[in-house]
Amino acid sequence: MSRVECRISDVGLRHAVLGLLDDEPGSGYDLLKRFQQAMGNIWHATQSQLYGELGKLETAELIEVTSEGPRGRKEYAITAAGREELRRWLVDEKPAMTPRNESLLRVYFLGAAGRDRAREYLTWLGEVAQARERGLTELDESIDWGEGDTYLYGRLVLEWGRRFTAMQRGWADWAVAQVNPSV
Amino acid sequence: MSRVECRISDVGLRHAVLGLLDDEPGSGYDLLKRFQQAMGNIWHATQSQLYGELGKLETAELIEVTSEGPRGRKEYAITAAGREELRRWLVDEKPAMTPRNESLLRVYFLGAAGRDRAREYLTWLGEVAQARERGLTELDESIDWGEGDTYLYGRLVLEWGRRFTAMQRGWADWAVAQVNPSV
DNA sequence: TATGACATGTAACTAGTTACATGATTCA
DNA sequence: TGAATCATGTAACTAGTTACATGTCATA
Repeated sequence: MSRVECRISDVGLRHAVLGLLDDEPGSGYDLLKRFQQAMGNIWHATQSQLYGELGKLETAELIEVTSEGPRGRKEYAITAAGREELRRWLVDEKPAMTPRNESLLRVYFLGAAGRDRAREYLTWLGEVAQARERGLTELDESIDWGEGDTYLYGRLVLEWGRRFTAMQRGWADWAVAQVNPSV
Repeated sequence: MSRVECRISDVGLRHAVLGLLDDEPGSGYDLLKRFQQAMGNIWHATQSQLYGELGKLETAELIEVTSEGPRGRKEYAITAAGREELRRWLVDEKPAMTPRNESLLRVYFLGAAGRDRAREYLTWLGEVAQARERGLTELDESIDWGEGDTYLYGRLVLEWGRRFTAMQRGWADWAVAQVNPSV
């Protein structure tokens, strides 16, 4: 009855920011780089979206400015309320999993482009997958994972990426052969 | 110089609608069902978004109303210009492939939820994948693919779904074991 | 006659993108 | 001193979601 609930929308970016800041405080600029690197295969954010979200999260007191540096740099850290919200999202909220796969959408309609273009596209998809696979393997080898479980979940995600790209490459090879059946 | 170019934004839904109508004319209601069925694992659209898009595509003369039925039903078909736009999208435009994977985003931050919840979540991901895998296999068996290449690209997409869900299931099993290492 | 499937639409919102705009600091 | 990097922000837009609103037709 008297409980006032601050409703936070179930959006990826918001919780991605909370998660990254939970891991380690940082500025908008820092986070942008972390999005490009660590989250590159998982979630995308533009600079403009990030700064907007940081503002909203600060207003909602889920994060706070912990220090200000040169060039107007503001370092944010997650608050107790933010940590609670992150936990709530992970525990209580059912993942949305809205499918939105442009690569496959194109495959579905490839008939309208002709066989040559279809093969070309599928070949390209395989190449992209292979390149990403190589990138992930290099990333894996470049990281000192240490002993314990410090990077446990990061490793799970990396392994997922590896399996995904391997799958995609294998499928693309097979698909190209399907479109070009020894005719 | 004098060339007037009708700029159509590079959005999934628009081209998904064109592709579906290229395949076979239909009403908004028809398309909504086709989105849920054929496109279920590839692209999501709400009813409201669909009708809006149909209106815009009609204004742009990429589709047209070919007949009106009972209950205000309007059947749309793709026009020559629409077919050309579909081809252009497939041939000229580079896929965006903006990553946005909520499942994996959660895995990345699972440390904030505790091991029990982590195992629970990963197990659930595996189960969802397995169920989808079964669904796709059933779908495959229920379809009369005929002889030739009529359903070539549809089969490629279905096979992708099968490989993807199999990968996800295998990964989830492995991941659960990683979080619960015989301690 | 009432239920369920068919069928279309609008309003208000949230999320995400693109382009612009500004300025500080470091270092070659 | 000029280029690269660091650093933040706004305005105008497009895309997508949720909730509402309306009405028809078949059939049990």
